[in-house]
Amino acid sequence: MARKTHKSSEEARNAILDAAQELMLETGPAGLRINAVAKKAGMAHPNIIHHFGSREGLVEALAERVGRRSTERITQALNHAAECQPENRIDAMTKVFEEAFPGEQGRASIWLHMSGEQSSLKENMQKVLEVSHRFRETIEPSANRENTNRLLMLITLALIGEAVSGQGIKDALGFGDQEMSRAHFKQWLAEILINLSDEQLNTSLNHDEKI
Amino acid sequence: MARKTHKSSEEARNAILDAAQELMLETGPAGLRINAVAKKAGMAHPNIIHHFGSREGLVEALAERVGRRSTERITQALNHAAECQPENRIDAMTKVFEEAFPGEQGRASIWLHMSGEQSSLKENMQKVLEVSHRFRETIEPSANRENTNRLLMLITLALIGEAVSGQGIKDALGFGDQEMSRAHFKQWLAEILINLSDEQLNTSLNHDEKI
DNA sequence: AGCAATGTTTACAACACTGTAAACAGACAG
DNA sequence: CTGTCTGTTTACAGTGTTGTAAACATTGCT
Repeated sequence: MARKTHKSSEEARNAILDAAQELMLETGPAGLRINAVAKKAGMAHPNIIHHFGSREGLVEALAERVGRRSTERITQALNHAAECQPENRIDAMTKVFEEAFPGEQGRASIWLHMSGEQSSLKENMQKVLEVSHRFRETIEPSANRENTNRLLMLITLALIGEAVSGQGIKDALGFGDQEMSRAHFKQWLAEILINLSDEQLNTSLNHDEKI
Repeated sequence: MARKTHKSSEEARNAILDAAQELMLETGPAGLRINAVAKKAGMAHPNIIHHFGSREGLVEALAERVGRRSTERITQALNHAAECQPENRIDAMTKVFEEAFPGEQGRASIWLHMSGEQSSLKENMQKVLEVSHRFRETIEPSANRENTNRLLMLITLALIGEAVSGQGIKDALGFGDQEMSRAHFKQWLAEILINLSDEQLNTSLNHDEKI
């Protein structure tokens, strides 16, 4: 009964963001209701406005947190992959994909994107690009940076797509729940990409554009 | 002056769906306001409810139309690709990608997905899967069906990602507007995928799962 | 022309949502 | 203990949005 009733500002903000993130998985940013967030966080809704200024402020703060956390996890996993023995690369790469969008959390970041909350996206992507290229260089020292860029784009887009509607597409394509789970798909993708040589990635575009 | 003021039921429905689709590119299904749709379509908002029963009914009808139209265009392009000469395959495949999500329209279907409007998704995907495999067989008669399934999943996810935030990721990765446009990305993807042999797609998973 | 069917509008009701204002209540310093 | 700072709540205002009801308007049929 002697519970602490007044949290610190940071504790309160985090509790609110946790509730908001969970709710956003169902509704998307546009459907996020300050009222529902307050209810889930166990407080009155004006308290949220007190902490974030407005509903808009809440969504922006959530976008920032999701982006920052994802970037941290991805870079960490990529750095680890770069130090792996060749025979462990596929597993390490699979781990990277799992860290990129752990479970349902991916949907949150995607939805934030689609709503135009891009805040520090560029900054985060550049960090990931840097460690990605470092990883590729450990596999193939002569790796083309332009190809790294394109590969990262492809992977990112696929992971976004997977986060957006992985289950829906999976069902639609007739995959069972066991076979070809989210994890399986990521492993399959890792295996193919690791085995793709830089040579194969050099398409006609690499030459055309240089003109 | 002697303009027809009362459209047929079908004309009215189409006009409303056109307006709704355009607005949804900006707001997403959750943000779609029946009022705004009515204004864009040049009518009073209760007329929309008259034709679709409710706001929900409008969104469902839009999902159905978008899905059906996309499937039609994709299967047509794939069938055309299957009859192509080998040297034209990359162009044909690029065309398929363009048909999959023409311009901004892709965003609409994605958003509909994320909102749970899956209506006839499975049915549509199975059609696409069928013609996709037929296309792969023209390239490599021994093509593995399981790989077709996975490839279609990868491509679909990437295209979804591209539709969701192609521009955002592109900007974040530092691609200019000329270089690596949406079209370029699709061509690059087509080129790589066409050159991927079925052999390369057989990963360890193909054997593990059979046990 | 007159009638029926239905597309269309105006006015309104009901509700949900965001944000404000003021009071309340712990936490911490002096 | 007392006062101040700030987290928190209650009550409320204002607006926007969905949906209803009834009247109106146009088209096509006989």
